[in-house]
Amino acid sequence: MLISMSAAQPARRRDAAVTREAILAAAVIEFTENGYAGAGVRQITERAGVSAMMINRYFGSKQGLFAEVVDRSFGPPTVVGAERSGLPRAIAQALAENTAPDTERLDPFLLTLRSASDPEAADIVRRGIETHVGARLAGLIGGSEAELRAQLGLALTAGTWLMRTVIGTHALAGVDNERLTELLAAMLEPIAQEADAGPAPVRDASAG
Amino acid sequence: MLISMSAAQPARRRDAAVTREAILAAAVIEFTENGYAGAGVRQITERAGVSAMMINRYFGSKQGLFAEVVDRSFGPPTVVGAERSGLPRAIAQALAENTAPDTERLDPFLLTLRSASDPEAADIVRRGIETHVGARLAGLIGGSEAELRAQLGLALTAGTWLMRTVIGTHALAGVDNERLTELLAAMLEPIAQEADAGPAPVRDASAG
DNA sequence: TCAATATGTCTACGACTGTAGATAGCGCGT
DNA sequence: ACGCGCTATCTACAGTCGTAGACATATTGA
Repeated sequence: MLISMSAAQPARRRDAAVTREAILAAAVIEFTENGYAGAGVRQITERAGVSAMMINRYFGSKQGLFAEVVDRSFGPPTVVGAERSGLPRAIAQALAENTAPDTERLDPFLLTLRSASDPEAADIVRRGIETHVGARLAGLIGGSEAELRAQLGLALTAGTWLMRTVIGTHALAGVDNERLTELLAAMLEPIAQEADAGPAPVRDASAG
Repeated sequence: MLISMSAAQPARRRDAAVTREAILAAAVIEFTENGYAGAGVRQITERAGVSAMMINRYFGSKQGLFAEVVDRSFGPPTVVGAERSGLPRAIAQALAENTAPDTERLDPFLLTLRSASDPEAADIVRRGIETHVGARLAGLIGGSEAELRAQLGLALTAGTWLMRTVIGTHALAGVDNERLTELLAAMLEPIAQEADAGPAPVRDASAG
């Protein structure tokens, strides 16, 4: 009790880097759960334990903050590397597990779904998808039309997230995970294979 | 010029049914293009050519209006009937055509995508999907797990709408429609077929 | 130790939201 | 033809939004 004021807030030490990080972390949560328009600056900063104006100080505006959130959210690989042949099943399994009920994860697809409709956020989201997830998955798939086929996979992924988690239809919410994995894998199979008879150049597919 | 006042507004005749219909039609457009939260009551009623309070008069509230819009939007069949065997290709083709760039149609999937994230609209959207599209497609597909497989088809459909129209990624926006149809049909094929060896009861699949 | 500066808060503004209540005026049955 | 009632508008309210500017305080270099 000599130095610290025990009650109320912990009275966090003034540190720009720490505060910036706290806001960013809070924003990932709020934007993912409520979407770009649904998450207010006061809501975000309250979670971070700072004042609302800190967003404008550190990120210029709400849009600036959102852009950094998208970059961070899409940064780490969503589906870790897998063998080229077993890729559909690996993706399907991860998808089924992550979208299971009561598994509210901070998935970038949730961020995408809940923010894409907002015109202020649409461009930012598109750039994030194309440069991060799309390119990575295209590298994993490889072959001709890799990007197109990758984005069809993303379409199924996003749609599954939408139906199962955001909307929450009964049939998809109550299905057995293994059965769902089978069906999803079957749907992903056609786009994982080279369509034309052209030779598939084996890329190393480092990260995923 | 004897009766009608030619200038300014057409000075619509006072008719409750006509006004209600005008609001409903305008709301379908606005909600589909901007989502539930993005479409304001003043915006909707301005398009309908009436005052903002008319929404509360005829629909109780913005939510009430949205519920009717969902019902109407999901009412007519999205994909007209097709032979059971050619169903994947029919769906794929319709999907590819409807999501083509510069084809801003008033599709219920757009309404869904842009409104599902809003907590006030989520329940209404879910009920609309389950009772209308889901049930209809499940009837078309038939067999065991019809509802589950139908909703996986809806997931791919919604995801394609999202990626191609709402987000607008380059790879999906610039692809040839026939090629896209092929890929989508291939992805839909697995869920159109009966998985188990169980006999598929042939339902008449009247509407679709 | 003291002051310059980085850091954070407070207040407030203008624009917007959905909606309640009171008021005006056209249409139809009589 | 007239007045009642339905139809539509106007004004206003309480709330939220993002953010600008002025102010307070902790931190750190000299």
